[in-house]
Amino acid sequence: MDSDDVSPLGYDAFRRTCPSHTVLEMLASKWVYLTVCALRRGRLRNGELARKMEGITPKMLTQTLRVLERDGLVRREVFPVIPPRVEYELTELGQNLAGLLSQIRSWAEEHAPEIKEARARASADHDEMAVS
Amino acid sequence: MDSDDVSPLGYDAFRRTCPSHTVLEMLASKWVYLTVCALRRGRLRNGELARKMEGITPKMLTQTLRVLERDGLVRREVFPVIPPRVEYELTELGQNLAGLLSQIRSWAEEHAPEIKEARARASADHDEMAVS
DNA sequence: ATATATAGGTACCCTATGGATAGTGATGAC
DNA sequence: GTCATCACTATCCATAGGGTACCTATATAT
Repeated sequence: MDSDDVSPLGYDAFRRTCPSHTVLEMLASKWVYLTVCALRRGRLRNGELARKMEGITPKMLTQTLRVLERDGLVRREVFPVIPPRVEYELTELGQNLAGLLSQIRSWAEEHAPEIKEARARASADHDEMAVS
Repeated sequence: MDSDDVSPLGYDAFRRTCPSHTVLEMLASKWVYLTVCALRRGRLRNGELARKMEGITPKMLTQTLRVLERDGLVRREVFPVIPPRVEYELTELGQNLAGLLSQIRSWAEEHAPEIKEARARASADHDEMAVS
């Protein structure tokens, strides 16, 4: 009952040259997921985002935020004070996406145990092969 | 009304060592998106998948399918005939995920024009900077 | 006066991944 | 005989992800 075929407007993410394909490429990043989820509740500063996303390096954080800003999902506001203060917030488009990405995140958290087991089984099978 | 904080089971995708974080990493791939979406309507053969996903190389297709199989999202069935015949289908877990990923795909297709415009604006601004 | 901390980055490098190309084995079609 | 099908596998290369160090400017601490 939905979008297994081509969308009504002729956009088709399966086609390499379709704009929607490049959108999918942009979304296919764990830092994009997490950044959008992190900003879902409201505006945050660079440092707050960095602390929230364990393991992200300043470079990757900046890079991710620049991409999200470029694509109109995030708004960046600079306060000309010292020390510098920069805040990020989702645009309406970003809010819209955040709902979906949060669902993915919830799904990942809910099904993590199952997938962990599946991986364990897979590597057990692999070891068995090595023995036989 | 949902998962902005830690999930009830203590899983938190923002933590690098959390299993759900690695699940998110696995999902963060355009080929994973597209493969799961492609299999949504039913089982397909390797060649059918390759033809459906424009631009995927045999290596990436195999790699993606192996990951999905390892994580219990896809079932692989080999028919010992010549020429070889291999079919892939979503498991229940995979079906479950496919609903969400299809929504992302629809979102990408619906909002592609907006994002295209945002990108155009961004590069126009960039050019302006270069001139001034 | 000097050193440190904060804040939000940039510059540089290095490895891992994505992606392109070519090859494999067994068969049937032309 | 040679070409195509089918589902891969192997090899190579370019790019992207990721780590570390450094930058500006000020307030605070010593």
